[in-house]
Amino acid sequence: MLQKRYGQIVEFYRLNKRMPTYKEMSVLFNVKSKNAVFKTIVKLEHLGLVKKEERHITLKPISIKLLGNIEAGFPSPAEEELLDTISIDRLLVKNPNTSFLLKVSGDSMIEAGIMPGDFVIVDRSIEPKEGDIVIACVDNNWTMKYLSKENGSYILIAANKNYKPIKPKSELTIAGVVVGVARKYR
Amino acid sequence: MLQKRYGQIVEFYRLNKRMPTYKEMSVLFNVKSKNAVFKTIVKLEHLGLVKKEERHITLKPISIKLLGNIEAGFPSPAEEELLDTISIDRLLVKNPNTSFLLKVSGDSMIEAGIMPGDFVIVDRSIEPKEGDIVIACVDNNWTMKYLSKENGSYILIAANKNYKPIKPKSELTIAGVVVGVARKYR
DNA sequence: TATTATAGTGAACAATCGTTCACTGTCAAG
DNA sequence: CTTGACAGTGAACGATTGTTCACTATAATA
Repeated sequence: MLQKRYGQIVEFYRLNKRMPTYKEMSVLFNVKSKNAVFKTIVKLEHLGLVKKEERHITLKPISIKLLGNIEAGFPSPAEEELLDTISIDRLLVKNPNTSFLLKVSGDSMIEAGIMPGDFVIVDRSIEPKEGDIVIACVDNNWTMKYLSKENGSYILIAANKNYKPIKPKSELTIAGVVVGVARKYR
Repeated sequence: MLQKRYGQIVEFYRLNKRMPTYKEMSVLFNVKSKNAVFKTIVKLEHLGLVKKEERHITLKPISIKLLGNIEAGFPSPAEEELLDTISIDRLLVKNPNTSFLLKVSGDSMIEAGIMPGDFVIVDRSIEPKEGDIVIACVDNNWTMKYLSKENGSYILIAANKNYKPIKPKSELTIAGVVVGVARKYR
């Protein structure tokens, strides 16, 4: 019963991105008294599932048992990152208005870990610097490459030995800078 | 100024897993009146960064537009309006309650396009199959490897020529299946 | 049977919440 | 200079919040 109610709270939190009030919980739990909710919360607090400070209730981050036991070979910094990351969107996208998603089809950046089928997040509001991965148009062809410099002028370099560096003949249009990669398995 | 305050709110939310009250925001913003906060929130609401319903303030989720392939180039501003916006969270995370984020530190999966510093989304509710990338514990060491089979028993294979396949001596514990990868540049 | 712990009801409480009001100072446009 | 928009102050408002109290119903225990 307690587990079920905890699940209902978590679900509400994921849906609304905030904790339900006692009144809302009384609807969720199907009880008529706020005091019944109050006692439930006290129990959840004793179980360590919920934290209360100054009348503000928050969900305690579920400590992944996996992380506690980690020995050499696998990351420990993951713990804090895991707890603090509220959404992958916010992690990867800094400027939602000037960013968009693009699907990768070629293998020109494969040695940089960008595979065909991946999605790249492109931001066109930030200024391209040397070393950035950019979406550029050379001679009427759109490509994704590393931006580099040679003799003072920009060139595009693939992360794949089979591709040669591109020296733009006429002009080089840069549509945006790749700020993130997202890949989905299965 | 508005952007800065929005950032402060997001930061508070990330830290406390709840929205700050107006009083708390007045401390964050370094203003003395709750009304100044109120007006700020109204502005953020008009910008679409924040949502208010029944006196409950929440952060609006980030979503960005999804374009096609890179080679296809870019749509005109008119066409751009027709594109649908998606959330990377929903794209990568199918089961939010059984998934978690892990930060990669090793280079054992580098040929699969998973680099050190990347984040992997791990789902522990789905059944591992041959060919999946899994988080596994062999002989008290946690690793991320391809799951494969040899002579009817499971083995772990790295995506890096420098690592040899692992044949678990005792038992093989699989914590979850990698269902996605997220990488952040800059 | 008597007892005790448990979960829920319903009413009340002070504290805090978000909101509104009238007002002040500042800075740029007319 | 005058005007008007804008951001902030400080005080007040009712509504809602989490909490507490006394009490009831149920079930398990001795």
